[in-house]
Amino acid sequence: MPRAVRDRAEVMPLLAEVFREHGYEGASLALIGRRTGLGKGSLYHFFPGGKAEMAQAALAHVAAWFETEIFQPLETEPDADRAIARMFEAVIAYFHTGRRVCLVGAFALDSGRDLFAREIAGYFRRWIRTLAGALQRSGMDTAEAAPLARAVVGDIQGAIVLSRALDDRAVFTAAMTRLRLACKPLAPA
Amino acid sequence: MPRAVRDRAEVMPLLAEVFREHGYEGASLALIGRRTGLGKGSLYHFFPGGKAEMAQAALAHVAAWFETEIFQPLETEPDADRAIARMFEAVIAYFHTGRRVCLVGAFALDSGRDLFAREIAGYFRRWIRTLAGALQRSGMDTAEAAPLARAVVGDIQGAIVLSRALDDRAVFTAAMTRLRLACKPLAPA
DNA sequence: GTCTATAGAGTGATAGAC
DNA sequence: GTCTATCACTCTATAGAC
Repeated sequence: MPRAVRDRAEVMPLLAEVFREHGYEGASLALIGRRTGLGKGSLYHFFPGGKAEMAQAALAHVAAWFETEIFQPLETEPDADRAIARMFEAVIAYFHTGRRVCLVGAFALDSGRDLFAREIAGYFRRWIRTLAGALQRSGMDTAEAAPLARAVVGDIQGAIVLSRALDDRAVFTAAMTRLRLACKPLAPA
Repeated sequence: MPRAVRDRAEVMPLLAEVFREHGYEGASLALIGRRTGLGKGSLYHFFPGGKAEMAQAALAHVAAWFETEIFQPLETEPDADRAIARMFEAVIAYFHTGRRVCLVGAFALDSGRDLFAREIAGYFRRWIRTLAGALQRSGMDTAEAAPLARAVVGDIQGAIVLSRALDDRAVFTAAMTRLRLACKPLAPA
């Protein structure tokens, strides 16, 4: 007998977290079932494509969060400096000061890269493009904004790797402070 | 009949490569056996501790390479600027211009982190310490050298993630050029 | 009845350990 | 090669809402 009716959307954050913590190969269906509280029947009902579809959905869920919380604010917020400042706040909160891995970055290193190359590239490209746009609107040269955006997005990934490797949140916060400064070189009087 | 007698050292590069490409969970014994050309019997003869010992040995193999090719030159080369320049050359070559993943960084994100936390942290700490030392010897302030070294080592990891994610070697080379400049801010007249 | 969400026994294949 | 455990996955059987 079915206990509580749940829908796919409700399970997505839990699903994303399992893949984040264990990687694509490491996330077994048994583990996924345990963590989501769903039996195999429900899992395959929601994701007929099996594990690959679950990972795809997890990636899409993460991408959707960044789309509304990071990318669109970078594009639409009239005050570009403020938008960039908020991006850093959101990033620090989202990655739990470096303790939480970036699912997309982890998949980029993992064997998951081959399966989800398109989604992975799209996520980073969109981040770089929207950040570069905001940097330009804040007064930076076009020729300068794009490389800086690429550097910042890459360096955030590096900060996650290093702060996890050293098990030291200060490594992450120090990196964010540095990158924040790099994004407004003209600001201080 | 045993064909060619091999020793453990001979298979280490192959072993490291398998873990690099597939992660800890993704590297199955069947795959390891295929890639190393070793049967399960030989594998367990060389690594009685099983897969965990194989991964440990792969990590140690990588660490040993960096020790002689990167860390010790950073410490002993009289010309510190030259040592740093050589570090970047070696890094670019080792990571195949960003196409090859850093085994230690990948394990830091992976579930392998829990098993090999000590080795992972040691590798990065040593890299940061030796680079900071070289930066100081090249004339940089003590207070400046350590944070810069941490940033550079982290950013290299980020460059690997991003260049793999975008499947674009130029992302890696651009990052290396930027970091190289950051390491000699006083140089040009 | 149909549709959706559930549980879980059971499939063959393959995992890692020895 | 042999072992057991576990893998991803299939399938049947449920329950309730409409």
